[in-house]
Amino acid sequence: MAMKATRKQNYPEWYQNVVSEADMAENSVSPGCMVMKAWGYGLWERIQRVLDEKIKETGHENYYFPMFIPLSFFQKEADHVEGFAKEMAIVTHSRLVNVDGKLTPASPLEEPLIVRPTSETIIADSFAKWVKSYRDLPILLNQWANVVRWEMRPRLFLRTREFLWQEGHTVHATLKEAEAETVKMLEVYRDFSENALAMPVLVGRKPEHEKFPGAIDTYCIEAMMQDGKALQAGTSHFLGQNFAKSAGIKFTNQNNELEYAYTTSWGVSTRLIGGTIMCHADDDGMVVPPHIAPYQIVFVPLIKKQEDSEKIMNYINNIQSKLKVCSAFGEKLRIKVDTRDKASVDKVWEWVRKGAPMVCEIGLRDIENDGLMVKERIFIGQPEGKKIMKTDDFVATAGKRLEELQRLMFVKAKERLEANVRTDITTPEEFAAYFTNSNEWIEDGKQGKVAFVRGKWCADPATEEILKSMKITIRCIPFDQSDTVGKCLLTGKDATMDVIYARSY
RNA sequence: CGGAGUGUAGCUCAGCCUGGUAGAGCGCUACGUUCGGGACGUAGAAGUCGCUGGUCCGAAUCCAGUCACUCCGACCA
Repeated sequence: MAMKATRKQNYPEWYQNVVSEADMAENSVSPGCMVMKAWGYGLWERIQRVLDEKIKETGHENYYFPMFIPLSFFQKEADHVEGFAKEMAIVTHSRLVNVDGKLTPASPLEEPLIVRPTSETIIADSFAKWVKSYRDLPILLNQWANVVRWEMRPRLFLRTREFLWQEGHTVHATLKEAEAETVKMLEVYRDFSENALAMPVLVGRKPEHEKFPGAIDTYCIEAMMQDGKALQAGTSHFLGQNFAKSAGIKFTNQNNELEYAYTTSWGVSTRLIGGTIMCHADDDGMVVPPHIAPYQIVFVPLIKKQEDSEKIMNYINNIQSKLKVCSAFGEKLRIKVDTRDKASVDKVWEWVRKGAPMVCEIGLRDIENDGLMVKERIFIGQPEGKKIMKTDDFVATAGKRLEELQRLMFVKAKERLEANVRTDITTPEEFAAYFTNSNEWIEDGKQGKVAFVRGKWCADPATEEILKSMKITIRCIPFDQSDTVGKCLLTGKDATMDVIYARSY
């Protein structure tokens, strides 16, 4: 076990160990912010690349809007400002002057600027300028950006004051079309999460009190972490005419009538990296899904005597050039040869902790046999964790094998999710008893304590207090409703709506 | 912003109660033996004891203030 704390011993400590041992990120001197290092930012670059393609395939184009938003913009939408007011970073001055040796803000701004916590307001303002006729619609745009929310309790990747994300914003002529867009992008997220990150999710709609501030409806994908807590991995909002009305996005329709447009917004953030860690990493460190691994195959030369160095490096270079024509997930393989002047064993274990999908060790013995030794990350710690292969066999199968490893990761996570959504809890008493002691580690696989409860909810606003006191949240109202009648798990009243109850991050 | 705790070498910490030359392990550097499941030996480099002030012949240690961080609450992509 490479981690100081195992998942069972102390899950939050384990998480921090994984992030630091895999050298993905660290806390910055700037409070609440993180420094993303090569391996962590590399994951984000892969996420960007794969997701950006999907966003473009669905007809969206990338724009860029300012990071500073005039304060007054937030006053236009009442729910929106209320939702974000408590976590705004505000720019009030434009220069510093030296007062008795102390740098002091000077030149107050006429109107304070908000560092964007999200861009609905400023983008809506542009939409209002751009939209005149139904012929201008729809506008489908996306932006990759950083945003700032003044969080009080930051955690690397999961909740930092500044984070990176993409935010899509669209305007439509009809309610129906905007709703369809919202659902379509949720599906893009589901597909991305499950296929690129190998992270299975539940899809559904947020209850009233969990909606995005200013939205009519918020849809979400929810993932289950290995400790059984839920992580909101992505959201897609149907904003109705709320922002259109506050920003004046009006257009002339085909009947020459002026009407307000309908908008949507949707986003995923660097939190996905935190989710990927808590979904796949183990007690030896990170496990990166091959599809988004910055390097899928890492070669570590085992050089015992300096005079063997050239021979071994030539051998590796030869394998590398053979792999150049190979692909996985429709892309060329990403390969790293670790030539650093360090002990080979240390390098191997460093890549294990980073979670590189395959590590190949190459020594003189391999050259004699025209082969190599492959360690597959997901099997580290198990007998099948390493195997000796002929070079040609490896080259012929590497791409397919990476795709297979990705599939195995998804299947394992999917089984864990499915095995840990309980549906047999039907009364408030059982429900309360269950969650009183359920903050425990979930056994890998099937046996352990479950973490999500699928059951009825009466939607009475008074239930919010009950949820709060139990530290439970309603993660979503799943799309696949059973349409049966049962007892609300909070009040015992008759209810038909199925919801997912869980602890959450 | 409430409650608790911690600041000493790159990291993890001991020393503080009872004031008197700055310590350990890991890591790092060099050399040697090792090397395919995470080595070992020898030698070495490395610290304004968070910061400011006070008490004292003398402060990492006592006192006051201050800053930062961590954990628990409220908030959250």
